[in-house]
Amino acid sequence: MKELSTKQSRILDFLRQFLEDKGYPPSIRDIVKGCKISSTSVVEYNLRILEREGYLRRDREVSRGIELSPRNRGIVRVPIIGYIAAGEPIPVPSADTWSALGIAESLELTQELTRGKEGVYALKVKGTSMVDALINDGDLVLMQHVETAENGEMVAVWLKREKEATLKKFYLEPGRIRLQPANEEMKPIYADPEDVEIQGKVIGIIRKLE
Amino acid sequence: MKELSTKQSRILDFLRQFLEDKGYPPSIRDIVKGCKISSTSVVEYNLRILEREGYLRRDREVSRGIELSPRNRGIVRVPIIGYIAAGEPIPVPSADTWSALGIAESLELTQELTRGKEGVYALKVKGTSMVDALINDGDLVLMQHVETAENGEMVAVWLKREKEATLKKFYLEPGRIRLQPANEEMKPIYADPEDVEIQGKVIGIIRKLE
DNA sequence: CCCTTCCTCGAACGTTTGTTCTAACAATAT
DNA sequence: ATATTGTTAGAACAAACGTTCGAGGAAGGG
Repeated sequence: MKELSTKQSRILDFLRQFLEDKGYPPSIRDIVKGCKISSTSVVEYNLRILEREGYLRRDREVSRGIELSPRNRGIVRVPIIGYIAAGEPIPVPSADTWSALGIAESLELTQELTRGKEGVYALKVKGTSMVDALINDGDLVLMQHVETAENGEMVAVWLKREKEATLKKFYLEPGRIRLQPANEEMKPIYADPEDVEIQGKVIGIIRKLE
Repeated sequence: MKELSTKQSRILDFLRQFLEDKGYPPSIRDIVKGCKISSTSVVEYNLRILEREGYLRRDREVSRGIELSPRNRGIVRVPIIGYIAAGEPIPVPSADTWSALGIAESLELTQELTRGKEGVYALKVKGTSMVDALINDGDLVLMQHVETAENGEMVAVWLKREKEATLKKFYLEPGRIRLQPANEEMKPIYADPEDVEIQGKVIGIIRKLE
């Protein structure tokens, strides 16, 4: 997939917005106005490219015959890139993971859950080692790829020395890091900052039952 | 909201299908063909009614300017009808609750979570009394309205004698009901069938963080 | 410099499409 | 029977719309 020109991303953004607002796609002349383009044929030209690159599908000769690819709608497809378990390293998304599309399982969510965040992925919980985070075997953990964390955020950390993966609330204290289980009744653990490797931020939990 | 004529529901179904298939709404003449209606003005006439009754919104003079109400799309709007807490009765949806639209909070989900089930609603958890079900304060419990439960299903029950609401896995045993916490390490409780009032089935948990 | 490629512009054409109007039919109430 | 209301039918119109074409600008490579 080639890089998109600024004009093309603007058109794509406009399409998304228009579709969300009005519930139907814009006409070519709507795009002309909305993106401050000077001619219908310029839009035609760029739509042709966007279609070739797979961002949308068009029905010829049909007014407003534009269908956005699913990932461009209000619905987001989140890849389930692997499992998270106590004794195993936490999978981290890489360029590879994203390009290897289709193969992995995925999850369809509304923006309501992801809140439009970039770099969102999901991990499936294996085992009951996360019960202190009120997370069960089989739960889906919605993650955002981050390098650092703010105090109070729930993060996935890899404890190097203990060789252990865990989900805890993160608090940076003088000289140490406090990792607090979500279950307030349980005691926090303290770790050397050197020992803590932040693998991502937890932005949601989804548990499907029955 | 009045009853819809068969023609009107057919148009609504066609709209849904068309929108799902093509990603954009049908023209009036598409509806004529798709619903085997003889004239555009008949469609116009019925669309006007559907709009008046709140099933869709139309933009005049705009081709394909039809927007289906959210509940008619692939995205489901689930009402959050109340709170669930240890000592309080569990809210149960009634005809009232459904018709009192707009007032209550709601949640937008994909069919992925609701799996097309009917009578789905959500409750917000108040307090930490459900930690034994691995459910935290603030979590959203996705419920389906049912009268009876199958063994192994997670249900919301009201224990009459104890005056307590709880979420447990349901097992009917000879002469008693076993209510098993989701956290396998915890002991089940046993209850008299007379004492147990099933208020709904739990089909999912959603926890939004940060 | 010329040539190619990518992109822009404006206009024109032929359909598609929403709208409107009149007439008529059916069901129901007066 | 007459009036009223709800619904259908077909035609015609004007506007909206996708498409196409020729010309030309901008950028880069030879």
